[in-house]
Amino acid sequence: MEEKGEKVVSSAQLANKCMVNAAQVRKDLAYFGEFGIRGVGYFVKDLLNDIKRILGLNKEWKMALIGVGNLGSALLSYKDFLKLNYNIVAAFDIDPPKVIGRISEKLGKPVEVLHINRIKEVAKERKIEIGLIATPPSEAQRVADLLVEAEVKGILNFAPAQVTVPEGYVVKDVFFTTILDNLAYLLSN
Amino acid sequence: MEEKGEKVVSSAQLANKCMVNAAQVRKDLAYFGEFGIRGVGYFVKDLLNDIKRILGLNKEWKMALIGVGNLGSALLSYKDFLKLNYNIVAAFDIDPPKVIGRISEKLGKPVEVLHINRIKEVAKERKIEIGLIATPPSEAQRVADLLVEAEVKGILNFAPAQVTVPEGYVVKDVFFTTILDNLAYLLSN
DNA sequence: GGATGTGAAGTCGTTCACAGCT
DNA sequence: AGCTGTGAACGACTTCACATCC
Repeated sequence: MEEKGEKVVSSAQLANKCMVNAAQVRKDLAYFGEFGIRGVGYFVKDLLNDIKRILGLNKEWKMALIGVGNLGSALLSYKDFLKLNYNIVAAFDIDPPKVIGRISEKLGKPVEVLHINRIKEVAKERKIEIGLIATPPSEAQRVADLLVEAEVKGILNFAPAQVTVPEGYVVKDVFFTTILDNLAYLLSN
Repeated sequence: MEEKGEKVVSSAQLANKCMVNAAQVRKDLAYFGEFGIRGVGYFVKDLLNDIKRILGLNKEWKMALIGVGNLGSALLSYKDFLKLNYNIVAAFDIDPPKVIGRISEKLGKPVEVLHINRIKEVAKERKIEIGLIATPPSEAQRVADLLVEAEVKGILNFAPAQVTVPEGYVVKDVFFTTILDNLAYLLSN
């Protein structure tokens, strides 16, 4: 909406776009503060900034990728990260020489692929706060342990495996096969 | 648990593994029928079969991949699909010759990459029921329209774009940047 | 004895409806 | 005049607690 030059938006419009109830939009926003103007609506630009601040997107998040296979390569070349203030500043694999050729040919911005035993050292050095696990499932917990040891507080886990971390750390799973199962269920009815 | 040779499992054990309440497990399962034995629990093997049947996983789901870039290649080589009764039986791109070399070198089972204008024809021929959209976001809706035209009822959308389909069709999004935002929010507090 | 299946109770989230502002 | 912010009503989901059955 900002790109389209729209200045103001109402909760009803937002609700429409998000396929939810208008009161829901207002309640959710009001939870974090008063962002709207009664009788008018929300200023698009201000709201965008406020939401970004609420979500913690008003800073650059430095991320480490662990596992540079097919999925890892896809993540490395995912340009949209940059628009969203996320940045992969280090990549690790158990066999860096093997993968480095494979990705360097594809990428504009080359990210060196380091051996996983350097995670702790490099994570501290580059102030990495989020780790992306893109290894085979069998290695996911081991990698998570390394990230915890390196005090990387947030983990986005793409490996189809349960990963547990201590209090104070957060794991979010991206299990697209679960979503596929959901789709299959819906199609079966 | 089946692989470990465990014969019986209680709702309490399942709840523990899933980090939910035991009554929740029982209610959810009971919604679909009576699968347990009072005083005993659930037979692992039977429960697994029942759940698979409920989810619609007791058949092979034939899928089409549209967009063979980095992410598409990753999906093509995602071997775990096979274990889960999902199978990519066709891949499409706007420029097949360009991508075919890139993926054939990596894959055991080669899947030919066809031009997108053949979706309808091939989808019918191969009885494809699920489409995987792995194109740039700008093309997502266009591809969805093609899939609808080909009567592919289910869509798993990996492109960060809103996709709408008519009644009777289902779209499920895999927006991992949304999950990343969630992670960033949790880390900001 | 012990775990399931399930009404009843409790909790949480959503929606309504309108007072309060601009 | 119109839209937000919000208490109150509503509805849905979760948990409790126990009757039921193996």
